[in-house]
Amino acid sequence: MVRKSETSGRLDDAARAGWLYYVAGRTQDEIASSMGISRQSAQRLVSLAVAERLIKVRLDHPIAACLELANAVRKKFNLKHVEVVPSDPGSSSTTVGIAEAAAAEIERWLKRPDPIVLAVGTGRTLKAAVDQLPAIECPSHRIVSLTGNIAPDGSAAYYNVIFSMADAVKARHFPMPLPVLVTSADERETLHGQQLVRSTLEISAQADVTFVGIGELGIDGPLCIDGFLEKDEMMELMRNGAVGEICGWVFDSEGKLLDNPINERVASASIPSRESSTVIGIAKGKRKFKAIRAAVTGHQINALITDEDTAEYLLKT
Amino acid sequence: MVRKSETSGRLDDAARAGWLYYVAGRTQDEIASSMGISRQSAQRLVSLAVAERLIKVRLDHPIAACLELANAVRKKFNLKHVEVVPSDPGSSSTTVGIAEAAAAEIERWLKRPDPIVLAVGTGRTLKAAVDQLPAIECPSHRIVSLTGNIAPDGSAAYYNVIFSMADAVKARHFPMPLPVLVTSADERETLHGQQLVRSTLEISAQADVTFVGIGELGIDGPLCIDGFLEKDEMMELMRNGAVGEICGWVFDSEGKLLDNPINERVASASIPSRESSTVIGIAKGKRKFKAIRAAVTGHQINALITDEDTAEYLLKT
DNA sequence: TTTGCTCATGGGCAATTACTCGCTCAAGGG
DNA sequence: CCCTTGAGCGAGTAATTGCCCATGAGCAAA
Repeated sequence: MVRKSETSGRLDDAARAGWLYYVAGRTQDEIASSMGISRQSAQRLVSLAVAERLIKVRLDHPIAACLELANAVRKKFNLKHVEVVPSDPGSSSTTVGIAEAAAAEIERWLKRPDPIVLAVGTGRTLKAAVDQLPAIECPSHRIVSLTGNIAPDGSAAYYNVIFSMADAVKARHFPMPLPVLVTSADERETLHGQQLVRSTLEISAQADVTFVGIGELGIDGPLCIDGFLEKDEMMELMRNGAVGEICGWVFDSEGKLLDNPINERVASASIPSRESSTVIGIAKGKRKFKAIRAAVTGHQINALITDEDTAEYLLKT
Repeated sequence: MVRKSETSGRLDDAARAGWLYYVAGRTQDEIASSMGISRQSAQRLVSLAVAERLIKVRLDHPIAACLELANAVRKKFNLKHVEVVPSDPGSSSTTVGIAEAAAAEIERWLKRPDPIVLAVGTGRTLKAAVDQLPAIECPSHRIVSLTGNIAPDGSAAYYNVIFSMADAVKARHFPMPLPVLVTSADERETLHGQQLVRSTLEISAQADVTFVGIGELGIDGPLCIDGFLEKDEMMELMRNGAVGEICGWVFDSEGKLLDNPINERVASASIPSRESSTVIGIAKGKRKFKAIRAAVTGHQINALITDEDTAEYLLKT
């Protein structure tokens, strides 16, 4: 029998090395000799385990400062739930930290015994969070995407996170077989009338909990970067007072959805009720400050996962 | 900012440092400068966070459970090495899984550059393991059989694995040109006095590593099935408290070798030292539970390759 | 068969981290 | 008031780790 370097076996080895390193606390030299490989190979396995996200690190301590900030933000904006993670001063990443926290929150919901409907939006931050999810089986839950999965050029939209989610979570998934933006309100009506789309929309309206990213506007914001809007459309939107978007729904600094041609072309489902369900926004970072403030002010979301800097901004202004 | 040395504040700092280090992936230098402390202090905070178990590491791979079990078994019975493979619930085979794992372990030993003596026992599980071996050349190693290769009817004993091993591994092999059981202690003395046998016995005593199967007793255990013992001899043994055997050496539930006529007739070499060498037992399965527990309890072996179910049994009882 | 590509490997080295040591300081008991 | 104690600190040093590179095996296309 040949037992060559099959990929699966390699992942097993990576898991073993990662376990010995992080859980058992052995040095790479010890791991190497106990697995009969060189130290360098052991090091590679350990970093492979990290790269493949087999290793999950979480911090089990309520940092006082973060808790206070979270509480203050929750009260000020009358939110159901706020989570604040430490800021990383040296990093401009919009995902580090809150992705892990969001993954933990998603996991908490998915571990509930009673069946729930979990809705997801789109965006880089949310995708980073979903990528942190461990494998979970929860066949009684349903997971539904609020946004379409077809990019402007017709390809599958990369930041549609429901497929990443399906990789990790064993549950029924309902993607939205639509473009993100359509060409007119009429076309949206037509598409939303299709049976398949209708049923997905109905499920999304029943969501018990929703996770969404919050996008800033601007010519280097996600809507432009990903090619959903042209530069001049974006400028026009901003002239009209738009400061942010959730699932493509554009809102002004008060958090009110704008009554304009772009929002009429958004094919996403409506954001589920903030009265009867939990809608959790996941966002941090200076560029998103205004968008986040608008979203919580206008109750486009009723829960927030963010970082210290953002929380402080929300309290100061 | 006030940063007194209140214990709680210190833990908060530890949490923050640990978060920056493990979650955000900053170096201790960066953490130090961003928290306004020296690098050494940052290091102390990080290790404090670990010591206080603020940092939880989780490995998201099925192998994690096996490694946890292995570690627990290793500690409980003070063994040198334990390997646990996933149980296959649908199979009653006593070889699936552990044969591959054992083969990998044998391979690791054979790939060592310095010359070793590798001893093998007998049994179906061990044979299955050896059949998994790839072709290896290791002319500087020596491989020695602990058990005789002549079956009660005079034929070559089928489960004497050294010949299977010789098919795959290019090394010097030393079979034991003896029956497995002889008719009396005197005959054993005579046979063991022969030059050829003597030298093989001497080599076996120098074994660096030994692989043995663990046999359960009973009228459908290997000793009876293969015709080494009659049914009534077996019943007598079991009345005397015997629960298992390794290379024919019968032991009780404490793992103590029995002082009885059967053990006096065993022509196998003694099991090599568990003080100065590694003796790895390979066994799993419900029928062998008691035999395996006895073997590890009485240190007839100091290493074990088994499966999850068996490991759980060993921990529970 | 040759050629070119990919990938795992181990050596070497620089960066990073862990540990030891001697010192300071504050608290508290005699 | 002094001494002990214990925590914390910084310096220095040893250990560990991350990364680059040359090498060679495996493999597919030419």
